[in-house]
Amino acid sequence: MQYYEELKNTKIFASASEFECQAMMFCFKTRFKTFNKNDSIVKQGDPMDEVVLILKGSALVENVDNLGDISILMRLKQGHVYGLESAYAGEEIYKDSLIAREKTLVMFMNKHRVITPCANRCKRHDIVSKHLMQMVARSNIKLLDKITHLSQKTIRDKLMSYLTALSQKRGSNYFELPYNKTELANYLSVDRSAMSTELTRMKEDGLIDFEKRQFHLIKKE
Amino acid sequence: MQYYEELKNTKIFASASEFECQAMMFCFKTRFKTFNKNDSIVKQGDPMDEVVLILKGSALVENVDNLGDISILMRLKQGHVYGLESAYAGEEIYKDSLIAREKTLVMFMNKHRVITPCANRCKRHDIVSKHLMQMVARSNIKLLDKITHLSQKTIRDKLMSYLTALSQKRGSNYFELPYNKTELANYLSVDRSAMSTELTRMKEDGLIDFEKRQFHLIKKE
DNA sequence: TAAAAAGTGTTGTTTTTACAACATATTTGA
DNA sequence: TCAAATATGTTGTAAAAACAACACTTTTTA
Repeated sequence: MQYYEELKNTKIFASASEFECQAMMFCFKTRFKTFNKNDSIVKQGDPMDEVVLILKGSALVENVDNLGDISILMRLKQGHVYGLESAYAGEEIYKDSLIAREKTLVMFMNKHRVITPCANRCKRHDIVSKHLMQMVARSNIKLLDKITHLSQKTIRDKLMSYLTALSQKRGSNYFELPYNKTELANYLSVDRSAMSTELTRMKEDGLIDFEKRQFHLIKKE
Repeated sequence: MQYYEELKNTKIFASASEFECQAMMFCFKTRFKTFNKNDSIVKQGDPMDEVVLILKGSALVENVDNLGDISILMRLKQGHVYGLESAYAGEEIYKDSLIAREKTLVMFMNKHRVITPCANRCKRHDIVSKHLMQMVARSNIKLLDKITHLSQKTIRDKLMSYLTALSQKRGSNYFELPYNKTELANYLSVDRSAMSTELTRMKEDGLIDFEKRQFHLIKKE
């Protein structure tokens, strides 16, 4: 079965046999597609019939507001899902665009099939449902984290909030950013050049050190 | 059965019979408590064993960051749940405080019981699970909305983003704020007095009109 | 691999914000 | 109901951010 390896690498399908995967793929009406860098996987405003599972590569969730400003909501990696919350909440259109950040393989699943328990209530389905629930919950936590960062008053505070959280997540004071600087500025909704200036100042003040995407959060005594 | 009326008024239990409610209350190890205004229903940092369902009244989800700044994450009304995402995501402590905004009756439910399907898979349980899933999904959407507002550059843009969304939600250009001005400033993470000034300026510019909590969003032609 | 595109850091200027300190209005509770 | 607490609006000032324009570096791709 094609893509079985990739499916096994996601948490959702990790414990499923090839036979079970095949059954669920039929049930979820899946289709697969590979996107190149900067391709739109889904477009904000388009009718939403499917949810997206990233099998390989990564993508950015981007939102364009009324004023035309682009804001990066988050970054999705292998095993992450997009559109699930909207599907459960009954949204009819995609609220964001999903942009491939590199060559990216995704699986589309019919949203109705995903959120409705299947007629023959197989155990497998329950396990998948539970995983999906967990993903939505985790996404919630991520959004709360982002809100914490955005709620800080100054750019420096926003950066410290973000970097501290990232450092804790990675379990080390040395870590690599998942974004480049331009993307980070978008994520934090601050002016890129102002952020660049502030990063330099924080380095001078001995709060952090960095080189490209490699960061070191200096513990204060 | 005590509190049956209140339970019926929530979406989660709306279609359940008194007998079913009683069964689930036993299953979820529920307990009930009434809080007075400004009481902490749960405290940020405390170990989390239960999730909270608001039966009557309302509460604010407040978060205190490392720097001691308070930020209001959202407002919960009758039928809303707090702590579900954290429970599903496996968090061990409450990430926020829940403050009663008025006299408020809540039901606590054991988090393990809520997120684990019960042994005798009754239909009722499935329905409740589905509702809970929907609540988490809706909460996700709310957080995304808040992020949209917070991502705006100026206070005016933040206000317009918020007021426009609220107006659309209410389906009218005339609507009432769910927050007082101080709370709104916290929600939008801006200085209260600066926001007050900006509101006055927006009124002068003919963008909006307001009186206390009553707002009118003036359509531009 | 060379040209084009995208990303990065710096600077000065303008705009916006936070902050502090008030006066006044409104709400709440004893 | 009246005093205390809370909320609201205003002003001036200091701090911070956005913006614009630029040089330079790195990455991408034809």
